[in-house]
Amino acid sequence: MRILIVEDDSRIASDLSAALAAAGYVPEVASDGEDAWFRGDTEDFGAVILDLGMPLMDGLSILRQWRANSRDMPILILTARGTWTERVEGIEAGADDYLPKPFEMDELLARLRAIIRRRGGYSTPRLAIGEISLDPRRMQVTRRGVPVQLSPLEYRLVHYLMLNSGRIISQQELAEQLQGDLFERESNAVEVLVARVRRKLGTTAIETRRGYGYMFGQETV
Amino acid sequence: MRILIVEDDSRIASDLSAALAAAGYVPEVASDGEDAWFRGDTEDFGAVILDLGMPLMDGLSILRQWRANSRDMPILILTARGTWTERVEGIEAGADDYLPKPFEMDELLARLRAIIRRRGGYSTPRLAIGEISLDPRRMQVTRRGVPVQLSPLEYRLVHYLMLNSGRIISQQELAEQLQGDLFERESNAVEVLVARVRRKLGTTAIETRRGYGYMFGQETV
DNA sequence: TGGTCGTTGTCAGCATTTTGTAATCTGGCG
DNA sequence: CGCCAGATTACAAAATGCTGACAACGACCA
Repeated sequence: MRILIVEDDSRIASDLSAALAAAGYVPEVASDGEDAWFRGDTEDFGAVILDLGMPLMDGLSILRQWRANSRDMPILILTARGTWTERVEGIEAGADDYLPKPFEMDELLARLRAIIRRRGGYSTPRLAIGEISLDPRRMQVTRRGVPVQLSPLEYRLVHYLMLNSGRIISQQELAEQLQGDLFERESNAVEVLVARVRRKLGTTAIETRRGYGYMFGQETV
Repeated sequence: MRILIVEDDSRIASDLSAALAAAGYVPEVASDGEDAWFRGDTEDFGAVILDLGMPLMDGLSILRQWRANSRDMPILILTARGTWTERVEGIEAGADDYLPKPFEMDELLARLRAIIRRRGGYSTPRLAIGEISLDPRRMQVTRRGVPVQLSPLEYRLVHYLMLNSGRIISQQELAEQLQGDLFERESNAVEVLVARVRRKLGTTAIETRRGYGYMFGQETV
């Protein structure tokens, strides 16, 4: 899962980045407010860690603008000035949790997990498209009612495609969502992954749009 | 199951903590209102024991804010000033039950069990899934009617998995729930624990979802 | 005090599954 | 034809989970 780290102190940023990577996330750093705002507004992240004390553009303003644009990813704010009022202000601006600096990395990870879980974990509904359905609670995919055994990565692929069914998803986008920008265009990992899923869900489940990407469901016929 | 104790009197807090631990819960203490509010707001607890007479932030306010944020864990309030009006106020603010100080530890435990059970929605205190059943009152697990001897930690594992049967529980989540503090992926303590329980309850009782976690019961059909 | 027992975490080795890479195929199209 | 995006296959590397052995620790009891 991609996490956007908005932090101007490069040492803290790299520490955070390392810890998140070790915890299995895919961290990306934005070191100034403008960059942060743009990326949070246009890209998809599983969560954002936002330092309030930033040059160029205040963290709180960024937060408010995101929320105004109905960007609803979970957000954990950091600040050196651990005052009660600022904390409340942050929460009111739409943050999900707050952590005063300095902080323990373990605590940060725990809180991050908590807000992600709270956001996504429980209320997610069942997805059903065509003969495939997906139960996020059990992380179980079934085809015509028959359970299909998927590996973690395969599951994430199907989940993402189903969440975005009817839209064309480029290989680039898939790769980013699944792994971060770990592998470039010279690898065919995505193609292999898609092939594996097709073998399990049937070749028609995922449609190829040559030169553009993949699409789930919506058989054009 | 994690229980948040919000209590500024350290002696009471530690007594409570000990009693809850002995009863098989995982107690955590917050000694001031601010801390309490945040943890209750951001972390998951099975229940909260909330003292109304707190410095910095009034217990009732904390309670109202939690409820306003749709935090719906069961809450048992304590107060030294056992007045009728305050009790009503507490219930109206969203508490589940009320206990005047001083109190008997046994009564507290009974009421705590009651509100947890009421919240969990199962009318029978007994949990039964497949050939395994669990009696929380006696902390006794049986398999096909035969009592099984479990260590405290093993019991807590089974309890938590049964309360959440049909949902996938990650190793992370298990570790947090069972220990209160988190230990990293460099330890395989959870795996060892699961193996030990399986030896006692049968290998099929706990299903492994590779890469995701564990799930109780709910054979893949 | 010392011994025994049960509990729980750690470690190392093993088996299995998952995933990336490379090599080779396929089918449409200019 | 020859090219190209994508499909398929096979293989190797990495991740993940299981197991048995062992050690640390505390409770309990002579």
